[in-house]
Amino acid sequence: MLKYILLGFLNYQPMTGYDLKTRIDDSTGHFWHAYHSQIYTTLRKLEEKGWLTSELFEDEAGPNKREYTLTDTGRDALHKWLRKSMTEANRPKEELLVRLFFSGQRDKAHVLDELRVQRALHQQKLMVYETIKLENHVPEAMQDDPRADREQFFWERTLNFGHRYEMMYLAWLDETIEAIDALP
Amino acid sequence: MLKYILLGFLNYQPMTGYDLKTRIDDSTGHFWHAYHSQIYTTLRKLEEKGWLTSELFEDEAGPNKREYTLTDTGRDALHKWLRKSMTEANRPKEELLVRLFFSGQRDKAHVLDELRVQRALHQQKLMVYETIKLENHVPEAMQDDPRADREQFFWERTLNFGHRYEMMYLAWLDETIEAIDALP
DNA sequence: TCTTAACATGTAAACAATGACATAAAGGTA
DNA sequence: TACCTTTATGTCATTGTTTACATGTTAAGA
Repeated sequence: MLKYILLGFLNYQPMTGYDLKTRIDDSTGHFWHAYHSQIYTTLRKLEEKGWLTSELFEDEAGPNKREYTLTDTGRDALHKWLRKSMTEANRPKEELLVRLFFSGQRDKAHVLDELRVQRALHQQKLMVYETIKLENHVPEAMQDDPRADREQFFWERTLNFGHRYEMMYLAWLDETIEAIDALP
Repeated sequence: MLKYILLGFLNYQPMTGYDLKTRIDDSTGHFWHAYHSQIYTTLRKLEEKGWLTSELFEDEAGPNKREYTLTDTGRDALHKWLRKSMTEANRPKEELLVRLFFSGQRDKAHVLDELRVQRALHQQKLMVYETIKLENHVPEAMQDDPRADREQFFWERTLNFGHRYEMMYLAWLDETIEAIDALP
């Protein structure tokens, strides 16, 4: 999956691993997280495959940078991936639910503590979504492009999902905390 | 993660890989999926670790079965895992959102088709949750145990999450489909 | 001046998950 | 009888992800 995220961003403009890392962190990272270690190694693999080329800039001042550029083959791969639709629903992986499922013998207070920590974390995430909601996302290189509106639209749709998800999560946590509290 | 699911189930009673597969499929599988290949290999690894023991039954009729039993070490590992709470929020992985994020240049009709397929799939999942909502989950071996109520309670809480998740997903899909439809 | 944060790039080992291949018996049905 | 589904168990190669280790610079603030 990460490889298509990288191709997707490099389709806008050439970038370094670090650029990609920061962009991912505050956009797609909300629904597909990646560590820098995975980003750098995946970029190398994509270069080997011929989907990217890279150029090393030995910067006058500051650390070196390796900039990656999408090749035609890489662009094809991206478009091919986008063309074939998903035909299955996502398989969610919710660790907290696994833990809760096996919490029958756990101490009630302990489970409540855990859920309250989760509540705070999700509250935080919700606030993040509400903050970035107002910001413009489209990369500078595209600002003037007439397609920028559509980019912005899809970005906002993913944000909206995140917002709904966190709202749902919080409502569920509140109901669950209350119900456990009421348990004998 | 899967290893704790296996330990969790084997904490109820000894079971074979196939038993675990079917149980997972209609309970924890809703929020943590696993293929049988992973289940069998993980069981072997857990046995090597000393968390499980296994016994092969060369059945009179029908295929052989290998039944796994939780050891004390295994039970300790399970309890230890349950004792230390999660201190981070889950990192969701939503492939559809990644695809949507990079859909700025895709054909509008094509994106709509994909979302409508997803709508049908999530509608189906919602119905699954509504169907199993009514069923009793607690394994027979525990029916008479006074703790069965609590088991049932936590199971229902996870179902409730699934239900809310699918409701949220559908509402978001509907809003998104409508908005894309209205796009120039 | 010292420390910390941000910038910048990587490697390596371990672990987790997927997808394909492989086998075989039982029971139902067309 | 032939075929299909369910039961039942596994291997293997590959891919994907996480965690820890490793290094070095620049700019800002205490």
